[in-house]
Amino acid sequence: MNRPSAPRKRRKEARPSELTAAALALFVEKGFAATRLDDIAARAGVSKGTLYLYFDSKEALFKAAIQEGIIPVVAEGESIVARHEGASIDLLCRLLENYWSRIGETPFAGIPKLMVAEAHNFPEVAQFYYENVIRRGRALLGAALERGVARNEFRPLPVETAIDVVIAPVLMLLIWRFSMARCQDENADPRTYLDIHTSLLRRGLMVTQV
Amino acid sequence: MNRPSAPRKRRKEARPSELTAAALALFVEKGFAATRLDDIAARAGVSKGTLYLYFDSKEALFKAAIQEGIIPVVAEGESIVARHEGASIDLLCRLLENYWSRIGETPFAGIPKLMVAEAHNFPEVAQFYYENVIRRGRALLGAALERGVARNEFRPLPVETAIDVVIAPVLMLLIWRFSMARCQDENADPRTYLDIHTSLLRRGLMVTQV
Amino acid sequence: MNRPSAPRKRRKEARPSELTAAALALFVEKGFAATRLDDIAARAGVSKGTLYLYFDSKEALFKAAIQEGIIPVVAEGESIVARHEGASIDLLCRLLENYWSRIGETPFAGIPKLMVAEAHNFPEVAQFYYENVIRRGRALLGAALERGVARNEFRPLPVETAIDVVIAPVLMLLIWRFSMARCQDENADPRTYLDIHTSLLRRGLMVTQV
Amino acid sequence: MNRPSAPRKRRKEARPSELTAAALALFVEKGFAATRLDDIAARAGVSKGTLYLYFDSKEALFKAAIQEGIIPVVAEGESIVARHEGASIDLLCRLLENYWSRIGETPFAGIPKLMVAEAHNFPEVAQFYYENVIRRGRALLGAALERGVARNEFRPLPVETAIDVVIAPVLMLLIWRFSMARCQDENADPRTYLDIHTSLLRRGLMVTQV
DNA sequence: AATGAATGAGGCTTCATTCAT
DNA sequence: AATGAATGAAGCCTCATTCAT
Repeated sequence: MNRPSAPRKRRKEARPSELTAAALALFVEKGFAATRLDDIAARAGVSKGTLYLYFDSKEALFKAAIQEGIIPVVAEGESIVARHEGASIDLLCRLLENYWSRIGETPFAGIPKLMVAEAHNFPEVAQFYYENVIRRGRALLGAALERGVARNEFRPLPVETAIDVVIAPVLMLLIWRFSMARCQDENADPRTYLDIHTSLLRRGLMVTQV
Repeated sequence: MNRPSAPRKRRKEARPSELTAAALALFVEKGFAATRLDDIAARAGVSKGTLYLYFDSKEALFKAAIQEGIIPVVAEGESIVARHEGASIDLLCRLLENYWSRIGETPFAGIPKLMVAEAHNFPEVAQFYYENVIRRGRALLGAALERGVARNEFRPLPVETAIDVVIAPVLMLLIWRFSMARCQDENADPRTYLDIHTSLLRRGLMVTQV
Repeated sequence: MNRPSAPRKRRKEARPSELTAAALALFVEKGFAATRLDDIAARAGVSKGTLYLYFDSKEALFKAAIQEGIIPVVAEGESIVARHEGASIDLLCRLLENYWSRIGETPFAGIPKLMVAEAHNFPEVAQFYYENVIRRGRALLGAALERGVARNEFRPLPVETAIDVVIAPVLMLLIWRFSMARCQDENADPRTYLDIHTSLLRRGLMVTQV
Repeated sequence: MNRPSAPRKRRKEARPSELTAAALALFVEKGFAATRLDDIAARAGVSKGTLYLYFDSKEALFKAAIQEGIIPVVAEGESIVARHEGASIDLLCRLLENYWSRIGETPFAGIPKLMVAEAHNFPEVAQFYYENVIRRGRALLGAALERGVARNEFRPLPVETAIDVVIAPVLMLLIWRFSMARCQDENADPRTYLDIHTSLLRRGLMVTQV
């Protein structure tokens, strides 16, 4: 009795995230306004009406697609910070590396570009994203920077602003991938890119080793 | 009243850039698809039909708005590189500074965000922008980096990728301003931001001064 | 209520010709440009958007409305010619009579007026109509005329031009009905009109019976 | 003083008919709704605004274009009928011939096609045209037919309907020229066409000459 | 008298949303 | 639960008309 109905049930429960996955991919590609529900439905392999069985509106689908992507990267980062022992620069690099591997290499990699493009049209979603992802993510980096300064590993600097400078190349790498990358013949290898960034940080942040 | 035909004529010539300015502001804010021509017309203080006296379609207006913003910043940069004497790190910083003051502080500051958001929907425009702005801008930074490496001021590094890392924080600063900035209570002061970035570069790039 | 999916499906299949019928009537009445899709939709009892479920554009609807009317009248005529025995003048009259009863008395009666009015704006449709209806129709009449001449029933005449003269009154009758007829208090009875035409032909074409 | 201003004056007086001529040509070609005032102005070599110096509206221009073409062909025909002596069939042929040479070979040749196409959209114009051209033209042909019947030249026939049959090929010849003619490789020579028509009439109408 | 820039009502078309099946 | 036909509001675009010059 339980077995026969299992696959159907699994299917049913999986539906919403199949739908948000299709939606997210298309929103990232074309933007919210230029994405048609027909296309989302087609990509998800369902009919247009089916979308309304799971989401009240196109906007609800958008919100769900964003929120789906807010997986526990931040929580993971918080645990990394808590458990870290050793050089602060390594902590910083591990955080960036974690962000990259947990977001940049998943289907959610397009969310930053999407948020950047649509923040103005969806201020509440932007606010939600800011509160739940950005602010907490910034706090992680801030903690690492402050730890380094406190331990005299890093030279003193305005932490809030430094956070922006530290995270910018990683965000830009993601955004680029979903926008201008097609125009470029050869795009930087992400790992090389991150290596250069962290090596610059390593030398740039740290107090001169005499 | 005294000069009969002057005002009408002056208007006629000034119109196109009044219109592209209004269009650019709204495209940056809402994206291409979500911007209504009514709104552009209203912002420019004309009627909807007037737009069609100067541009064939919404898409043509989009293209014009982008191209209008390709002012001779790059040419200026090229002359900076040609004339520069002294430390390569100073050249690099001057280029970034020039970009910021000539784009970041003008009405065209929104173009990078717009291009990022719409690149996929307007591949030809993206390609045009890439060829005429990005490629040449990257060449400038590349020249500065190579100069530094050649003169043994900078440690050796993969130049192409380093360019990305160098420019990313500046682009991100612009993009942020037109997207998530409203969600943040306090946004970094651009000058402080750039100072931190350049000071990181200064230490990060340069060979250790023994 | 009993047959679940039948009515919807039957509707779906019947729709296109319901729509072209409404469109044809209005195109004939007002011309292509002066006919609004709202009016067509209203006449067909559907909403404006429904038209686009079946036709890509107003122009596609126009083409479909014309082509819908190209029913196998010509084929029928061809079989009449093939099977005919007896006087050629009777064959000619049967062809005209057949055209009248199979086009002139159906909803497609307005097509000749419509084609005449719009030929210049839709050259491809005109060409299609010419190839598929006019050319073949003219061939029928031409065959009848040549048969009569060959059998010495008709006096010799330039057949191609004679075709025009023979068909003109029938076409004009149709065209008139959809244009100036309303201005006239009394319009000729079609049957009387055709009788006079054929009796003129009978005497006009045939060799003098001594 | 008089000479210098003469050309300008002549120009000024000629304007309205230059405009209606341009308008008529385009209305005939594309129909009323599909003709743009821009095109008419361009064809007449004036600016769009100028049209409004002479005509209140597009519709007024349409009416003027039609009425301009109602030159005294009918009056001429009336005088032909009044003065005619000799065979009635010759009178009939002279009337058709006169219509052809006075309308069919002038810029007004397109009016019948235009009226046919637009009668429904401009009932008053159609009525005006009917009263002033068609009714009087039919009266001419009717007089010729009745004269022939009265003088026992023609066999008895329902005159009103016969008029239609007699004029139809001539009208159709005109209409065809402005519509489907382009689809045909070779179009009938008008003179041959009229000859066939009149020769058919000659035999078809007349009482058998024993 | 003539121009042509500007207007805005109105049409074609798209697409989010609904609902009968 | 799923479909997809139908809807109609809203946007782009055209073009007859106006008016300052």
